[in-house]
Amino acid sequence: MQMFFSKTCEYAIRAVIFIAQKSEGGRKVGIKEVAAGIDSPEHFIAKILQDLSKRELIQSSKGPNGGFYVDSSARSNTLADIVRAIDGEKIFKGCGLGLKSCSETKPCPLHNDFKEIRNKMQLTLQSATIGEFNENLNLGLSYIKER
Amino acid sequence: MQMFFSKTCEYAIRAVIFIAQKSEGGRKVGIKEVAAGIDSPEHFIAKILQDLSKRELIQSSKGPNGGFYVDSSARSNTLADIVRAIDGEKIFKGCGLGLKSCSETKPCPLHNDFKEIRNKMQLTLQSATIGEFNENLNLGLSYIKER
DNA sequence: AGAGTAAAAGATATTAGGGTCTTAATATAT
DNA sequence: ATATATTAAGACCCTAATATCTTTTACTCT
Repeated sequence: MQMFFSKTCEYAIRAVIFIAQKSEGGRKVGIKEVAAGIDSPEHFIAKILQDLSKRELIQSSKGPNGGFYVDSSARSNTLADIVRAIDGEKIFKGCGLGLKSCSETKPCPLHNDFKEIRNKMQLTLQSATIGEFNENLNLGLSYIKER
Repeated sequence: MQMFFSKTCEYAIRAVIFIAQKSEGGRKVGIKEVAAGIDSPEHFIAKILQDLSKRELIQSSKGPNGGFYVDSSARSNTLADIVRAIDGEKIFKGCGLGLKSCSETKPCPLHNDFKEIRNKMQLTLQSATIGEFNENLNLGLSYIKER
């Protein structure tokens, strides 16, 4: 059920971080490896990667020795870019109580509290670039896999 | 699509606040009035109110002059109680990247940032009691209706 | 006691998200 | 050029969330 991001978006974030890490040395990563590396259904992540590659958040090449990778310019994308691509602006913009007309001049009862939360969220996602996660992963200080 | 709470939970929060406000003087509020007052589908909110009343977050009585109301003890429930009743603990507990094994000792790359966000969320919901919203609503300083 | 009113309960539809599978397209190596 | 590896694309299915409708139960007033 409910969480900050959709399941699709969760997988997308994990996958991009994973691919960025693995492709750092120039090699490419296959779908099977991604699925295994982040514990996701293979066909489902394939779908998501297609989408991410169309939006140029990751790169891909077909054929033997093909696979997915993250080039150096894409490494400077932030997590916010991924979330925006998959889940849209809602997490940054929408009213916590689902009111379309909620605004500064016509706030819902939680408007101000949620503004803070959203700002913190935005700051977090905006300031974390894809490239930055590699080191902690390599050092085993953080994880993107269940087991 | 994605937001902090499920649609059901959004309606639930708005409805409880609405009923608390309207029933402050002791009168009871019918389903139709609730639906109109918070812009929700009538039959859907009926379902949700049933549930809330079973969980004693609101009270109800049948028959003529019946309806829903919030008694004084229920007024001291917090928004967190409503969210917990409808959406469960996920918003307070779950990992932002959907990892079941995410923890202090095996954190996902966003673990610490999300901990802050969740804490702020919990604090917000925990410290706001149902009864507290009436005044701002009455003064027209906040709104729970679209139009 | 009976009529009428209102919520409770439950059965049924609709939609969107999540997930799977199959076929097509493309690049590479030989 | 052909075979093969690999992603791209799209059709399809399942489940849970969302929403609606109908029937039952309970209460109140006369």
